[in-house]
Amino acid sequence: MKRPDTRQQILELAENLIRSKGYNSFSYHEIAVGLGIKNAAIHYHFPTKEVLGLEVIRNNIQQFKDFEERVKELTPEQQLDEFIKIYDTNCDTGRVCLVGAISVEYFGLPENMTLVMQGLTRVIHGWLTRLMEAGQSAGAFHFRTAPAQKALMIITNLAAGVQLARFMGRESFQEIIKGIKYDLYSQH
Amino acid sequence: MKRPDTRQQILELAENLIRSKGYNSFSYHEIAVGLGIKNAAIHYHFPTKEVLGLEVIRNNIQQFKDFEERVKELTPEQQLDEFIKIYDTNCDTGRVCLVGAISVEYFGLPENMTLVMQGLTRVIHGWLTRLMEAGQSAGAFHFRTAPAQKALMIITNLAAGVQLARFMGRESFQEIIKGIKYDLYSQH
DNA sequence: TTTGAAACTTACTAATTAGTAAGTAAGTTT
DNA sequence: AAACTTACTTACTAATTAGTAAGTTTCAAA
Repeated sequence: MKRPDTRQQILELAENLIRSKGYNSFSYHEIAVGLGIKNAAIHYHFPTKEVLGLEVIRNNIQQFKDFEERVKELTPEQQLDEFIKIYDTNCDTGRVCLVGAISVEYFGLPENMTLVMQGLTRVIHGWLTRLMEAGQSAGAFHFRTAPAQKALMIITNLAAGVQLARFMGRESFQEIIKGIKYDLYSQH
Repeated sequence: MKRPDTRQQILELAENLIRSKGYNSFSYHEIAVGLGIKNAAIHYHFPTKEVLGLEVIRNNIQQFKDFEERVKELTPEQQLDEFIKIYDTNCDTGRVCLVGAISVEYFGLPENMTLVMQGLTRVIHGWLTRLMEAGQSAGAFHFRTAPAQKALMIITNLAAGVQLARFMGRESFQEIIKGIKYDLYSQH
C-alpha cells in the first residue's frame, strides 16, 4: 500500500479550515470530501473533534519551534523579517493565525484546547521577547519600553492586521508592516 | 402587557454570544433558553440567522456612531481614553470586538455579513484617523507616520490585545494600553 | 363590540452534525 | 501459511441545527 499520509493531510486541511472559517464552522464531512475519504476515516485518526483540534494546535507549536530553529543563526533584523513573512503569507492566502482564530471562539471550545493554546501564545511571545532583547542589545532595534511589552505590541499588530485585511484589503496590512518597522528602526 | 423589548434583548444576547464564542457557535435555541422564550419567537423577529447577524452588525455601527456623538466635544486625549475604555471593558467581560469575532469566521459567513462589516471597519478606522489628526494638530499626540497608519496600529493593538488576554491574562492587555499611550504621549 | 394586527407558542421538518459498530482489504509478523 | 495489525469503508444513530406552518393570546383601533 502507498504512503499513508492521510493523517497529516487531515491535520493540514483542518488547520486551514480553522484559520479560514473557525473551529466550530468546519465539519468532518468537509474534510472527508476535501480529501476524498470517508467521515469515519477521520474518526479513525482523530476519535473526536476535540482531539483533532488539540493535535492541530500541538502541530502549530511544533511548527513554530521548527521556525525558531531555522532562523536562530540569522541577525535580529532578518529573524523579524522572517516572522513578519509568516503573517504576510497568511494574509495573502486568506488565513488568520491560529491564536486569533481560536481565541475568538474561546467560550465555545473544549477547555483542553484553550489550555494548550496558552502554551502556543507563551512560546511565540517568549521568542519575540527574546528577539526584541537581542535586537536592542545589538543596536538594531530602537525602543524604550520593556521587550516583553514591545513584543506584545508587534504580535497584536500582526495578528489583528491579518484579520482587518479581510475587510480593509491587503494594503492595510502592508501599512501595518511599515509601521512596525518604522517604530523599530527609526532613531527617535 | 409590558413593553415587548424582546427584539432588543435578542439582539443584545446575540451580540454577546457572537463576541464570546463566534457566529457559527451559537444557536437560536441558546438565545431562546437565555431569554425564556421559544425558538420560533426569534424567527418572528429575525426570520433567518443571517438577518439576525446583519442586524447585530448594523446595531454595532449605530452604537459606534452614538459613541462618536457622545465624545465629540471632549479633548483628543479624553476621546482616546473613552475609546480605549470600550476595549478595556470588553476585556473585563470576556468579549472580543465584533470586528475580530466576525473577521475570523470570514469564509464561513454569508457574504452580506462580510459586506456590512466593511462598513463598520471603515467607520471605526475613519473616526480614529481623524482623532489622530486632531490630536497631532493640537500637539497632544506625537507620532511621525500618517494618521491613518497610526490608527491602524492602535486598532490592531486593542483588538488583538483583548483576544490575546483570553490566553495571557488581563495584565497583558494592560501592558498594551500602556504601550499605546507611551508611544503617543512621549516626546520622542 | 367586533376586527385586526402584533407578538408570540405549539408542534413540526429536513438537513447537518459528531460519533460508532461492524466489516474488509492489504500488508506484516510469526 | 496463519494470525495480527493498519487503514480504512459501509451503514448506521442520536442530537442539534435553522427554519416553518398553524394556531393562540393580548391589546388597540374602528
